[in-house]
Amino acid sequence: MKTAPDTPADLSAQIASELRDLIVSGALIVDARLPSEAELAEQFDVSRPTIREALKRLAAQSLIRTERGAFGGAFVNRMSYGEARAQLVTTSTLLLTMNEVDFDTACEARFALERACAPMVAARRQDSHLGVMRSEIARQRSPGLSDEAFCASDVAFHLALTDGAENPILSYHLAGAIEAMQPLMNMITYSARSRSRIIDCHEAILSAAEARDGDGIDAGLDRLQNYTSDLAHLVMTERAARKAARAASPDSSPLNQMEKPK
Amino acid sequence: MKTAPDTPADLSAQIASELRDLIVSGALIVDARLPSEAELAEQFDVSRPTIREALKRLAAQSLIRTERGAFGGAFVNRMSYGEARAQLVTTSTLLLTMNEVDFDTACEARFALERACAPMVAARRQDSHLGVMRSEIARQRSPGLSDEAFCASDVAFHLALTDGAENPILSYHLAGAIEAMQPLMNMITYSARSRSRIIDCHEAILSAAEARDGDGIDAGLDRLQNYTSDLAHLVMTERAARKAARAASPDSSPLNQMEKPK
DNA sequence: GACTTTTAAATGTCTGACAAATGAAAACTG
DNA sequence: CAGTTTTCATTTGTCAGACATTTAAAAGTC
Repeated sequence: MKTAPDTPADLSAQIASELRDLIVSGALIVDARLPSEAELAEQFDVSRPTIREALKRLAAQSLIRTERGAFGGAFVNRMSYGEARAQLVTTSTLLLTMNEVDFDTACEARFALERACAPMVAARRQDSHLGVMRSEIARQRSPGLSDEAFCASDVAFHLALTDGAENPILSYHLAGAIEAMQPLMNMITYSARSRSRIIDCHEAILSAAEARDGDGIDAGLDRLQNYTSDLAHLVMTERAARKAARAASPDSSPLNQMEKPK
Repeated sequence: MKTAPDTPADLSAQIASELRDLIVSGALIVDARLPSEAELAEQFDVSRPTIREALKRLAAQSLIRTERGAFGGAFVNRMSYGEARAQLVTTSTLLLTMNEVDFDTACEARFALERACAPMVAARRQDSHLGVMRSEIARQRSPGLSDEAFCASDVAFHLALTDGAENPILSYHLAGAIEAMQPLMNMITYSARSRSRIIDCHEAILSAAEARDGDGIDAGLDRLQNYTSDLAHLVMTERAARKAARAASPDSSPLNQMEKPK
């Protein structure tokens, strides 16, 4: 199933791809030094700028790092959790915002993944996790909180919950699912009443986590998913109504809709 | 906690970061055309090669695409599922292989996420999904199958299962979790007996999916996780024993040299 | 009007050069 | 000789300019 590109890719893309394969396959191990740009240019029979573009592509994916100076060069980079997470969040966010993914689909996926943490959270959560969740709930109660700040705190709460599973790989994947939803969540206006209901869910989840009650966490997340979904529907019908009301105005706003593609 | 870089980043990295923010924030919408390289060079007051390196960084993350010719240029790229998936798999794979993540942690995360699909698969799976799963099980029964091919078929089986949830966002996340495990799974040697047991699990999962039995899928995945974990432990202890037995032999592995193309 | 040619704009690539950083070796000093 | 300073080679970062290639619109031709 090899790619037979109709239009042969750029040289820098081809070279980046070859080097990427060497790294992913393990032929080049962590901290291994790649040949200098001049040597690579000679080996691949291209000019140095072309090699540099290839290396920048790899650097953008955190596959290599470069050091200047005498014994510097390009080195295979150890993929850190932080870098991996940043990549994942960027990619997931754009996947959601650019593809008219309907809110329910994204929401369902996110909460399904989050519920997967429940049993482990119940078994392993530490006081530190509960502490973060508690303080985020307190923040969410602040009267003057903007919708964006409320959402950010919501994300922090859920990340703390998933961290409670004490599985960094799971936390990594969940960060992608949860943080990527933030732009979509930010489109919702949270009234005092809706905030209160969300906080109720958070408290139920926190209590269940304290009691090491996996099913309770699950139930709390389920309630939260349903309510979030309802809220989003409300916002969308409201928005659609407003739009229909002034259908004459040439509203060419490029805002991404959250509508179902099917 | 804003960027206070101890070592100021490269110009191309800074510029790439600025443009990336514009895209992620939505200031540049899908298919929007960026200024030409010459214009960008003038705007940022840098040379064209520097701008090009910045653009290549963005291209490597599938944030932009470039088209040649008059009225060509760099355009904001719609993040497709395929591109997002490829990015995710690369990142996740390297995260696992470069960080000495222990097998149980990765395995636990992967199966936890996969179990999250079970209820949705039970509710929505189509005959096409069952068909793929069935044919992959058949392939896994082939006598001459290499360990790598067996693993690949295993991955295909599980991807078909998760696709059964009929939620593309969920499939995207699961692809990252499942495919990233393949290098780790490839380190295991699958005896005829162990293959048989794995296939048993697959059949149990398939039957449960046919019967729309979510708990059955869950149970099958749980069994599979336990058995996979046991297998991995066996391989590890075996390998450790072999290594200890011939601790004196100076196995000088031939270093991976970069081969010259062309 | 349909087809062909021209042309302008843009990316892809190359050459050559210089600046800046960096660590190692050489030179120097006490 | 020990310790410090200087020099220096290597490598990445950046720039300027040029040419090749691609592409679609514009102009020209029948």
